Amino acid sequence: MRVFWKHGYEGASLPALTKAMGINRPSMYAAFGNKEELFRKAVARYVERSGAMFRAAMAQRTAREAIEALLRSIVCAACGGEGGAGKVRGCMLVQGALACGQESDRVRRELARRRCEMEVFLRQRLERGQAEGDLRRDVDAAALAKFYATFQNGLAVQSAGGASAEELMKAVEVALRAWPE
Amino acid sequence: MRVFWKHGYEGASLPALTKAMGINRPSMYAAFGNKEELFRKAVARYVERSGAMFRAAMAQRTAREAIEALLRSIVCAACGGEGGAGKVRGCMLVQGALACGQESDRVRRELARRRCEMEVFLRQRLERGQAEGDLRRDVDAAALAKFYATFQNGLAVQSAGGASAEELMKAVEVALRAWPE
DNA sequence: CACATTTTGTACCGTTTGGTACAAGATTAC
DNA sequence: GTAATCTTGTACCAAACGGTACAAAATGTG
Repeated sequence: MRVFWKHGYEGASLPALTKAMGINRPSMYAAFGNKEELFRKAVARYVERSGAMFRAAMAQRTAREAIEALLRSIVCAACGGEGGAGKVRGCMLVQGALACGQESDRVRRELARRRCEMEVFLRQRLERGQAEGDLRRDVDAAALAKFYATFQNGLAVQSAGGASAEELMKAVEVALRAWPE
Repeated sequence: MRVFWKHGYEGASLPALTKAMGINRPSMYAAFGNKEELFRKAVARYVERSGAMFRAAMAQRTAREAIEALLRSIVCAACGGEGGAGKVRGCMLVQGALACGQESDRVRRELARRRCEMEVFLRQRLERGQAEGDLRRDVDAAALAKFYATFQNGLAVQSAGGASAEELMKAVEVALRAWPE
């Protein structure tokens, strides 16, 4: 997962993957079928793990607090923290296969679908906020979700490019000023 | 340029590149040296062209109008418009080489540098706004620039993933609400 | 027209890619 | 303890990768 995360689907070579897994090639093929299937498994694990952080953020009392918690924990996870050797910057769903050769197009679309899925969860949390009265009902929840999802994607690009947690945290504070009311 | 833009540095194969250029491999090597050099030339042309749009936006009267014009034209260019066959979605500086094999690391860093450069231009425009009095002097221009640069990167990811111009335009309107005062 | 120069096309180079065949080694069952 | 099963390691496959040597063709120059 970490190798795919760091180098993307195409940039991760079989030797690098098998070395990181501590097994050799035939074992990997016996266990996963092929590289694409292995990648899907890695993505599933990534989503599962970051999903824990995501749900923790969404569990905040208000929609606004949920968004704030989400953005802050993303910055923390994507480019801050203790930063050991195994730490990978950025978001796997973004840098896994943004642009690639046409033979990897299925993977690219799959990642786009999962990003879209995340945005749906975001919108649903906003709508819940509207239902619970902590977010005005006349705001366009879809537009607001699209905005924060877009900003979130931008954070992934920024941290992949080496931005520091401090400066991104300031950008998050600006982003929170776009909150209605 | 379009082939690199669409498939990224590693995803663009020599046959695809030479076919698009209408020349064969030895001619390409005679003219550009190697693939990396060709990519740098393509990036330079891309920056030059989109730089025209960028400067046009920055020439608006106030800093706020400049940012608004920039974001709107980015949405227009990245995923809207007439959309012919040759139209490529997203931003080359983002999807050119976000994550890749370590043999392309120089290219990746080069793109990160150019994205950073764009952010610097943005910040300078904001500071000019402060000097000219259309942006409050107590706002953190660096943080504001980082925010809009991040959002801009997010737009690239969104449009690469297939988002429509309409929904992104709504997200832009939300982003503009983060403007101080 | 003949010569020198440059551009083009074909064929190749070594390397690396994702993916397998197959036999040796370890493990389990009886 | 022996036989059957499963896992592992080595070696290999065809294809595609980026990059080049070299000769044919086209061009320019006297």
